[in-house]
Amino acid sequence: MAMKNSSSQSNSSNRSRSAPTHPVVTLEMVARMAGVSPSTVSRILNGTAVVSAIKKAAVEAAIAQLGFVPNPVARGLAGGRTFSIGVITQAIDSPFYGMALSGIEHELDRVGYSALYVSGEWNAKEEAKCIDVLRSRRVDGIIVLTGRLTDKALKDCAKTMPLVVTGRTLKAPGLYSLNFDNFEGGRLATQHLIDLGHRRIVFINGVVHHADASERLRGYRAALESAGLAYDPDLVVPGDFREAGGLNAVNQLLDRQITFSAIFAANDQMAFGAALGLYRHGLRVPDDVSLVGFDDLPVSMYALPPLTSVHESADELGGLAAHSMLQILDGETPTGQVPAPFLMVRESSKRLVR
Amino acid sequence: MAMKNSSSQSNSSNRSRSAPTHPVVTLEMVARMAGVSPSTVSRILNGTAVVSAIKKAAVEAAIAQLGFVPNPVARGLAGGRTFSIGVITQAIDSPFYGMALSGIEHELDRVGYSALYVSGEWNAKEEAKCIDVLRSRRVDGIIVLTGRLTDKALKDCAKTMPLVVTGRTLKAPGLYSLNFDNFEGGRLATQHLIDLGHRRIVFINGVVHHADASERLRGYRAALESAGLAYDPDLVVPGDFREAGGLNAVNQLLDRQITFSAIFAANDQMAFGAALGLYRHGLRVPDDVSLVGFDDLPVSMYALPPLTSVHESADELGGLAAHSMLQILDGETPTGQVPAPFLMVRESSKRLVR
DNA sequence: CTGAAAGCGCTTACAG
DNA sequence: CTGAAAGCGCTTACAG
Repeated sequence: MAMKNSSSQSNSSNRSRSAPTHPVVTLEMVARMAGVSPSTVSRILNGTAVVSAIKKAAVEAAIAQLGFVPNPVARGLAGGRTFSIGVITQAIDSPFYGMALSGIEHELDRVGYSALYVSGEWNAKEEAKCIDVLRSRRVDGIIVLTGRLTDKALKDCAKTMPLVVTGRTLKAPGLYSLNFDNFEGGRLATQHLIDLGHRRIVFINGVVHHADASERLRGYRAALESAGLAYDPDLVVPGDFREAGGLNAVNQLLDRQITFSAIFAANDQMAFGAALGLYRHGLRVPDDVSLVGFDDLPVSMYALPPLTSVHESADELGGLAAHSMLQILDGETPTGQVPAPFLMVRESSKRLVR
Repeated sequence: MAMKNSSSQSNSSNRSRSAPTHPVVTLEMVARMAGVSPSTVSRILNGTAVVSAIKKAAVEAAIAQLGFVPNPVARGLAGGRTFSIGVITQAIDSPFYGMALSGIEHELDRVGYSALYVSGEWNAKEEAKCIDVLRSRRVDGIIVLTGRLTDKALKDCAKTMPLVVTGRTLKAPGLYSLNFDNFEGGRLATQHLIDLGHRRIVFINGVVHHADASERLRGYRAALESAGLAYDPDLVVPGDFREAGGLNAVNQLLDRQITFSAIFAANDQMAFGAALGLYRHGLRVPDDVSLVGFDDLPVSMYALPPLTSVHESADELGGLAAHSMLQILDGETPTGQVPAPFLMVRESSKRLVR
């Protein structure tokens, strides 16, 4: 009778790769089998109109029997919707963004959407290119994970397609922003160190002009201020959100003979680098120097010693971003909020003894 | 004169999200401007036929002036090529696979291809679903990063679309495999520990039936054997390629009072977990226990102490996989080979003193 | 509630 | 070397 797909290996000499000879079921075949018009099948598929129960049942039976899967490419051309969402990340291999992507993927997967990830490589110019690429791919919307595009660029983009952006607070038509409270996180981390008796607290900065980084720095300064501690520019060193940046920062500090008893790194990766720098100089965490990170990566609880860090749930953030996008696409107004930051205290921070 | 795209913010009341009102340039407009037929523009775009220099110049001028970008969705429908490659990864947020994805992205980006990443979640069933999703998305080919699909399933899939698979050696039409020498890597790591005088060497396994893991185990056994050391099943403990697995493994070992002086973990993430387990029990790396990992993740040089590990360049592997796919799509036969493994000796392994 | 028809933006035999 | 025409597989006004 009916041949099964994969076992119907004909011995025809199809060497050509340009014409995939896979048995493909089209909507038209479904229509014919169900005895209705293609329009009706399409409407049932999209829930676009009320269809009589009899026809609906017939169509659904045909779909099941034929194993029909609508072709998203054709849907994209005809209907203008590709059921795909573009995601602009800074680097696909970053542990933090990797988790966010994972959260997005899971959320999108449930409703048959696909994600298109492109990496902005930490600079606005690349990010702008990403938008062009995604636009040309006709994605239905774009999720921008932080990044350094200007608010204006984002707003302009939102005029032509739905946007969800994380890492900043922005109001504009067609745009929903999801902001993690980086300021509060920075404040919490610093306050924790102050509470432990530290006075000379280093801040290792993130990528310059990256909103996340500057907000964390603001939090650091606010905590110092409210404790009546003077802000010392010598204690704030540049970083890059990567391990190497943390290592460099510590080397620099030690070279310049700056004294300090604690370090707050703007992310965990830099904290790891800083830890190595201290280790190389024979300084122990937390006995000689307390160390606090930001992000609370899954791996941070396996650091030696386990790292105290501001918890930020990247996969939850990603899921929320994806969910918000889906809501916008459904004509709803997203209302989701990012959970508040909290400090995960582990063993890398300790009361200052002198 | 000509208005610039982004500044032409008309004040029309376009609230509807279903009809993106972005000024879109079509091939037909290019054709009209250049005074040729759409067919000719298409041919120039695809290098599909020889076209007179004059027309070519005219078309190229029109493309530049209009800022035309071909619509991949339409190309996909009409030509059967979507200029996108599916990538099946185990988990998009895994550090190792993240690097591979990054390598793929960079390679594909250079030629205007996009990648569609889907996560197999470490099981064959999910991976099979991934193939379905990618097929329905009409990708031009699929890159399978390791995974647990059977050779047969892979070969069947290759009958309908080009496949590049890593993590195994397989020959079939339409399929190219890129295998990292996991056996040799496992052998190198174990031999290193043997050379340092270790006799009781633990092996922390990866995901069961995962080819990478079993090959590394084979290497471990081969090294023992060639050194005349007996294989002790007590020393081989299950793992999962994640930090938690390494931690569990060490806890288990210590609970069962198994004696050992060295650990070879089937990947770096498990080595981190193992390190924490040892730390919790007051055992020091490398003074009490030597530790060797596998993958040599970028972060491993920042572990405390920096981790000795078998170097495997995931981004290079990804780039190679993408390049091979592109070659297949161009009708060429890929010949790229994965670089041989080597051991990156750092500070977590040390001569056994007794 | 449902069809026939046009069209989305390209590519590709088919004819010159 | 180049055009006119058909078609890829859907969706969506437009008419009943």
